[in-house]
Amino acid sequence: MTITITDVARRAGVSMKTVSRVMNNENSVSEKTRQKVKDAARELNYTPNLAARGLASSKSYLIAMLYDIPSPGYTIDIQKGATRACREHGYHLIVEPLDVSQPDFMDHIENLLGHLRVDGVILAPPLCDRPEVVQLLSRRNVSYIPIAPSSHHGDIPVVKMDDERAAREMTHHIIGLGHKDIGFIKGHPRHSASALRYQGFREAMRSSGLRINPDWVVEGEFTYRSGAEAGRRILEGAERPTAIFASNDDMAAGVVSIAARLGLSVPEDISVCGFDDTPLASSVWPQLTTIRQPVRDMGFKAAELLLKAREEHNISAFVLDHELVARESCVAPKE
Amino acid sequence: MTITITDVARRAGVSMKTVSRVMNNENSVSEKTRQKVKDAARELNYTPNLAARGLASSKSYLIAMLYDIPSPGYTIDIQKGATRACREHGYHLIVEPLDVSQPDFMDHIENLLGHLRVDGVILAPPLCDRPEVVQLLSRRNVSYIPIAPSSHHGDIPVVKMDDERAAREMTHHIIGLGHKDIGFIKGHPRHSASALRYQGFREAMRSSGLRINPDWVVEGEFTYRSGAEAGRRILEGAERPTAIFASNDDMAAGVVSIAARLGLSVPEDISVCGFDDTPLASSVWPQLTTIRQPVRDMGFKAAELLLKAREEHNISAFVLDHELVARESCVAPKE
DNA sequence: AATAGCTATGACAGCGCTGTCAATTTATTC
DNA sequence: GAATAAATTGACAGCGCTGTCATAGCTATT
Repeated sequence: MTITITDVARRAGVSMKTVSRVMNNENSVSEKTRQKVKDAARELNYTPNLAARGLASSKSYLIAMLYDIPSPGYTIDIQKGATRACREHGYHLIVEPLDVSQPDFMDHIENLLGHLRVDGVILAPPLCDRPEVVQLLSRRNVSYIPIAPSSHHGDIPVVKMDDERAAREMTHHIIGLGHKDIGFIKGHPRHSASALRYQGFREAMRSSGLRINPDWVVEGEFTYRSGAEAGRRILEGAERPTAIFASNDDMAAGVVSIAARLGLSVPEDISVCGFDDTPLASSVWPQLTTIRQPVRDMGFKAAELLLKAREEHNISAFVLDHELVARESCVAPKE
Repeated sequence: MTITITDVARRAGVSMKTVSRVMNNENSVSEKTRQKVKDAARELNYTPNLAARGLASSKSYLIAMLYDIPSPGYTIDIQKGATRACREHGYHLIVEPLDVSQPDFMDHIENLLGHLRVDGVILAPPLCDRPEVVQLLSRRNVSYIPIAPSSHHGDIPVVKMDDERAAREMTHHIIGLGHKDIGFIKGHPRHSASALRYQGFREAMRSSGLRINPDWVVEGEFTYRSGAEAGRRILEGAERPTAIFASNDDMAAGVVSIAARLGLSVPEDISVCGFDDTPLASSVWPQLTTIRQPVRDMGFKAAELLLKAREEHNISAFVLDHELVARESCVAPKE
């Protein structure tokens, strides 16, 4: 009962092959025929069958996104971006949640590649830094795009943001508000972003001629609790900064909560900034000044790189724009 | 270069059809042949090609999960559960993020169904309550399973949890700790869960012979901020409850933050409980006593219902077990 | 006018599997 | 042990599409 390419061909008075050409936007079809075919297809409400297409062309019209447990919001945003790109190209997105702590996680990838022969893979962090994953993919000859990897990927283009520049901008923003005494909470030492963000902070302080008080730089772990702990260390000292830049939102929220506990109110007594613009940043009170990561754009770009012509594949990295979101938690210092 | 069913057949010394039978776990194959085929398949490292399979059998070995913007954590958990079920059945999960506020969101579903002929659809809330979606699916004759729907779905089995019972249990837990003066923050009036949770609270209070102080029951919107607002209303009153049960974690976290601001510490001065066990619940400080929703199990069950034999399809609803997670935010009242 | 060099189209096989149905082997019955 | 029933197995076509290559129709060139 389903409508096949044969039906469309008959109706348009052309061969199946010509219909196929039109459906695939190939160019050696006259404008007249193309129109005829398109009309026929529309009238019959025809949609090509991807399984058949895939079998004949040994493409699957599917790309996969592999992810490990990172923050759900991040993952979902990549999915949204990638889906948008897929839609533009008649592709669909298949997801494979993985848990690298499980011994069989590689099997799931093998399975995916064996069954589906996906045409490309998006590798969300931290999977893109697992050598075994990358090796499997290249051995199988499946093209992939790493998102925000910390490792090197040879000729393969990667998609990321500029953490260092973003941290620099945020620091300049704080300084621009009039702050001179600024604390910093570092991220988890194992995440490559941590070092970059800290680097950006230092660079901005340096170029503004501001001194960094080492007592106000504390290591955190990107968690709420570690942010609260770090905040306590900074705020309980004899001298206090007028602003604290936490290198992610969870930690910033932790600082806000500990500040309240210490009788300090944000932003009146102390300004706080985060990084990432997670949902938490705008739900917490006061809402956090933060850096919006272009996660959705990264998903989009990654999928697009897999699907579009390879012209761009000599570019080694696509650095997408972040955005500084100024909200309530960071204002000019008192007096 | 890829290995086909023919290679396996040759190697095992049987026909393609027999290999096919083994690969599909059909039963009319002798144990001996089955083993022979399995060995051959393993030795050749054979994996069936889903496109070919799909074309021949008019199944796609794909199920889709449709979701609209609900909380990322919820969505990801459903994906994880559904993926697990898919793996057991040789299926894969394809995701379609939708935005019902966009006029073209139905087109994306049409596209998905037209191209891929997925064998089933998981409908996350609130999509499962959109009549146009449900209608399209049944018109197309695609089977679907609604997760935690608030609307009615005829003969179709639904997967959900028992919000009312969970709220009752939480209330009894609080009462069991020794609290008698308990406040409640309702959820967003448009969500069906809100009423159920409130109902559970009332029922538990009633059956324990406890009076509900109307000043301590405030409407929220499931957001951090609304929780903080509601908390303030309750805590600034002349009399104060010794515990507050917020009907989700975001609001509970809001209560915790406002309590600190009012100079009350949790749980010493006031106990707070949430609902959902979102990541926030365990990252916040103190960690929230809450109800773990069986979201992952719901994803699993939904996928399983789509994939397994239809024996269970006369059951109209699968109510999965939640779990009360007692953490730091809720303890016995003072004195 | 004859040739070459295009572009536009079509015929046909076959991608790798499963459904159908017939053939074969094995088990069961009297 | 023949007859019948049941369990295994295989031959073959065909799922709906695209790749390959041949052909037809044109324009440009000499």
